[in-house]
Amino acid sequence: MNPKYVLHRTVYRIMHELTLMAGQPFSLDLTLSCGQVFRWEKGSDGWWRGIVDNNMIRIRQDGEVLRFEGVNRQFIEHYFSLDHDLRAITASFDRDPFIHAAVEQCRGLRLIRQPPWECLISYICSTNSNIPMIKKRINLMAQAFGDPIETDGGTYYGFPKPRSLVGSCAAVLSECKMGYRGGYVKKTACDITDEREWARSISSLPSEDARKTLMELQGVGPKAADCVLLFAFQKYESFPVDVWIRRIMGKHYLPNICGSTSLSNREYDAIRKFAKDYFGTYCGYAQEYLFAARED
DNA sequence: GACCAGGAGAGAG
DNA sequence: CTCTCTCATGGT
Repeated sequence: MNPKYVLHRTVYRIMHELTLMAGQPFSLDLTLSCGQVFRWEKGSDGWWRGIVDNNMIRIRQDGEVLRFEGVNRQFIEHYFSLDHDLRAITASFDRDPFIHAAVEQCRGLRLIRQPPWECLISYICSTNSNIPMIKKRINLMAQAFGDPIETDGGTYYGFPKPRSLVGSCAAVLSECKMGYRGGYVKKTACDITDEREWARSISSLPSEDARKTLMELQGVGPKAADCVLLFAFQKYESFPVDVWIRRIMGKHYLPNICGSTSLSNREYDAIRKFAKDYFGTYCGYAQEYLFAARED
């Protein structure tokens, strides 16, 4: 065998180690399994494997120590929001027994800083679906349109760039089990040819303006826009309302507002307004604790 | 088959 | 502006 070929194919990966700061809780399991990201899986060996943009990352937690490869230390600290004072954040909305129980149950859950383009398309793919289906869809789309990433553990696929999705035909997208969302993805890819410039323009806007601008994209309604603002643009006052959050809010906070029919825009706004007033500027964090602690 | 899932667009009123 | 109907897909 040609040694040069082997060298080219074998990606040199450095194992990094990071010790968490005392008093700043972090749970890798809760953070990756709570449903905010869709491209991570935990192996039976205790290692999480995930693809973020065009990076294949392996990471595990042993107590206060994180071991990882595929990206550097700064990436991990930023991606998992290890710079957040989590105790101060949860304390800011820990104001009744119900949310307190969710905070206790999900101690160490942190919001991830997702790449904006990837987050946007992921949540366009998420509408009216359950989490396993969303994961399947996104992985099929990455296999069909993403850049291959060669590792010693096999071939993975990066998240598709806008250009790759623009050239896609409807038949291929339908093979990705996209359903009616395929057209939304393609249209959005056509509108956002430069993902970095698009992200810059959104992040330069005040939250409500950014929200309205996001909702001009095909397939992006109030829920998807709020998820993108919260997960990709660090707008922690966003409060995405899905069927689960609506149920929880109806049962524990707004019994006279939350109905049982389909969620109207008016009710959506009433819920998120209450949440912002009640939980405060970090209500998006509160939302994630409520969602993670939900009982199916 | 009905019903549901991290909903949103189109059309009617 | 607000309500209702419809939209693929897979799992229960």
